Amino acid sequence: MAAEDRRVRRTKRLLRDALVALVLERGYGAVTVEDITERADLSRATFYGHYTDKDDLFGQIVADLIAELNERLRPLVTDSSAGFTGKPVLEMFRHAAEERDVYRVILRGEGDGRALREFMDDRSEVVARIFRKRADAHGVTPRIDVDVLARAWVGEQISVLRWWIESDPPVLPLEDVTHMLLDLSLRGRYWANGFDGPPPGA
Amino acid sequence: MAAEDRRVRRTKRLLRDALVALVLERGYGAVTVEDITERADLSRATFYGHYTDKDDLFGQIVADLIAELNERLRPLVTDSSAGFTGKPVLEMFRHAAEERDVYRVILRGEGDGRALREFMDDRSEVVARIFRKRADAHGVTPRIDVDVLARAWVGEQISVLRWWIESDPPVLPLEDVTHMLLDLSLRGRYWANGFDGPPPGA
DNA sequence: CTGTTATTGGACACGATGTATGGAACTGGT
DNA sequence: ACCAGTTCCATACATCGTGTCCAATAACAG
Repeated sequence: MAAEDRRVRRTKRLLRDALVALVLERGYGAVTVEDITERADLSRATFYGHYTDKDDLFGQIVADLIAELNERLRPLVTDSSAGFTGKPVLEMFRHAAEERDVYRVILRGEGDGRALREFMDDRSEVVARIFRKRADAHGVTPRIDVDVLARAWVGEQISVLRWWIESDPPVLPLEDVTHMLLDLSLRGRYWANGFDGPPPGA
Repeated sequence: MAAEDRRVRRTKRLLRDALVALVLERGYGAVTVEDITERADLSRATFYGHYTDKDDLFGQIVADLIAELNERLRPLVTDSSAGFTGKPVLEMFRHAAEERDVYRVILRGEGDGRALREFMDDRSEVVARIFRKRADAHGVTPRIDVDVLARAWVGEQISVLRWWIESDPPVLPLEDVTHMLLDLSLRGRYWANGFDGPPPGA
């Protein structure tokens, strides 16, 4: 037997697309299972043949996206004991641009925020691990708690990403936003805005 | 006539507390109006006498909280054309510690994230306004787009705040987290972790 | 004490959920 | 081209939560 019946693939894709589109239009809470199957041109019974409920479908969409992102990011961070390149940020923004609709749904916190929490917690964990590893490699203890560091960095990224991905038409090119983000994160606002002054040590 | 009947105040307070408690236990989507009135020991009909639905009640809770926060922050930022003190951050964390449960509900993104979006958008707007004002006062144009700056800064705050407010028992004292946050935001990671190196200009 | 307002329990129609059919349509492999 | 296996479909059903309405009762402010 093949990995999966063609009908099944088709059905799942249709349901996925329908949910995402409808959530963008009306918001997660206002979308019913019947709405989804109607939009996908499928029977309601078919839905329950694949998923237990709306949350189940959404959960799988999110899990798939997170897995796909991590897959694309893996090769960029394995050799990351060296300096900070910012390639992962760029790649995440690229991924978001490609999967714009799903990202918008997730970053809006639809579905009682479970998806967004999962997404951010996942990223925070990965980033914290990298920070710890790098600190070890350099034999230093970060002046600021690594968890705070990671949470703050991920918070910056996601917050700006949401703002950027929601803007239509795009206010800034991909490369510019990520560059600003990176610059800001590394050098801080002292150097970024022109009125908080230079850092004490400079 | 008095501002509000004592019964009304009591009812609203009970409904408010019941909703918050239940959302923390089961998640927003799993809470019904009947759950709320049962927990509050009130009739379901009474609920509909005050609110149109669950979202309405939650919306008012959130609006009240945002208004209260802005009220507490106002005196700290009016004279903010001068340097960056960080007092507002400290005050927000204090407020969050006092209203821990409501903050947890909001920051988790319950209610399809509407509350969290409102909260962050409100803060981002306020912060962006301050940044612009300060840039004008100093006659400089920030090197980084003010909107990006504001979104990033608020993202940092909220992300760390959620992590901090969810930790039980508290991992760090109030003053320490806010100090780290401020330090990190102003001077950037170059100075904060010990391995990304010093900024180019220093 | 009195007129006003809030709360109550019950009833109602409606829409969405999740489950269960048997038959029709499609699939992958021979 | 055919067949066995599966997926999809239309339909029906019991259940639950919603939002509205009502008349009776209780609590309020002045």
